[in-house]
Amino acid sequence: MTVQLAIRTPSHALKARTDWMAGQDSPEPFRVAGTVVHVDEGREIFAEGEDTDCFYKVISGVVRVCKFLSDGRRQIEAFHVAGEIFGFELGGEHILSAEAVSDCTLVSYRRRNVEMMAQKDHTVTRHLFEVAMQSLAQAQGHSLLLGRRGAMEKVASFLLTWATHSTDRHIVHLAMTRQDIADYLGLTIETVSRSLSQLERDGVIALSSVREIRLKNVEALEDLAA
Amino acid sequence: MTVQLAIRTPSHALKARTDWMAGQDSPEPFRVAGTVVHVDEGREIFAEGEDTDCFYKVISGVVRVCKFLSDGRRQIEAFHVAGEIFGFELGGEHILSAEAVSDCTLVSYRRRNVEMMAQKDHTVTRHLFEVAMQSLAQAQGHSLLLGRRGAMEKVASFLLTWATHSTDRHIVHLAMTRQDIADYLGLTIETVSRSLSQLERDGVIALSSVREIRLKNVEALEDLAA
DNA sequence: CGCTTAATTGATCAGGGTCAATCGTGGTGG
DNA sequence: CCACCACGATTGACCCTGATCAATTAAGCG
Repeated sequence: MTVQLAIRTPSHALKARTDWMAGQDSPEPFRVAGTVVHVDEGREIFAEGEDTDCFYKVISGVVRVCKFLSDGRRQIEAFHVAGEIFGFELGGEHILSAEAVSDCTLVSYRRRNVEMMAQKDHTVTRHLFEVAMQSLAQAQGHSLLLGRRGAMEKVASFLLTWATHSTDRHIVHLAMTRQDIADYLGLTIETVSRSLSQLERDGVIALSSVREIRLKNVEALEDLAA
Repeated sequence: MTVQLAIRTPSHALKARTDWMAGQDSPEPFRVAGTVVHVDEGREIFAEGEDTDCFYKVISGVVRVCKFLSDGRRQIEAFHVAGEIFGFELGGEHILSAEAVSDCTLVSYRRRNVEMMAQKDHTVTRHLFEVAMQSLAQAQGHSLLLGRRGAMEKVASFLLTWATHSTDRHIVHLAMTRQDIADYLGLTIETVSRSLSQLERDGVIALSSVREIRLKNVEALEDLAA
């Protein structure tokens, strides 16, 4: 067994990374400990302060992981799609909470079981490491996005990121509301809306429906995302 | 051996976490592979795009890890102090660059060597995992900070975070320039300066010297940090 | 002591936040 | 089937925070 420090997958293509869990030299290590659960749209999966008994893998649907600030503001740390793992935290209790953006199917893993498995099978430890590194890359990418000044830059980046999750990379289906996007980008709902309208006026995108966006000029978007 | 998923150390107290590398059940696993290097203030440690041959541990001094955007803006992802590990990335080449904020003493580890050690000694894999989790917590904290709206909130949080690195938690010695702070918080140098001046006018802090700040009213700062 | 670079302060401007009204859309029940 | 309702999204008007531009001050350092 070799520790694979070199993982060349770009951070925005997490979905495609599911393979490492099913690959030849690394069979799905958590499956035996996992329980399939369904969560309805809008429902909470875990809350800030709860014990970190479990972590989860998304089978289908979209999950948001977020923090509620004292004054009511909400900050979304990440959206998670099929294949991604979330709720995997350092301390004994969750620092963040998680909710279903759409109806979701998840696998829930008992941390205790996985810890025990890690004792017997060190490839599990390695997988925990890889999951942590994936999350790290994602979190760093998010910081970079938030640090970016312009609202346009943020929105353009967001669309490009989500285009990679689509089958057709010119059609972006957004599972989340404008409010979710705003809270993810550190903007207001109005600014997100205005930015999208502006992009449509400029002929860069087309808002087929509220949740369905056609990317008409990906290059222009990439320029805007800087 | 047990995989320690439960690490209760708060993310802002990374410095104090050096112990896990020297503790009884986890002797310093990288030391044998490490080389001590000195880096002068302002010097580059590695650049974006370089091969990720090495990663580093800070012995003394402060390091900034950052990204340069196409238009010249700079975004600082993190500052690293004694005991912390950085330059530990997913891909084959660095996404971020690193520079010495002050004169630094570092230990450089060849990734190849550590990979080989991980084959023989699985506690190394575990340590890689723990380092990744620490970095993750730090990156998430940073996202939260950047997402927060007010300039004051950001500056207050920043000061409180750095107070934990001081021996006397009422005296904060800043190794970095205002520009560094600005690039870390996603603000301009002027806004950082004005925020500090405002805090001083309000009697919350005292600017003993440019780089030395006395926290006169920690509680007020905590309120501002929200 | 003057030179250079960082930091502070001031004046002005603009991007995005806030408040408020309107529009769409999907769901429900008559 | 359609009218109504509720909620999300869009759009507009205005304001405020923080960016920008510019000048001054302070702090190393040869």
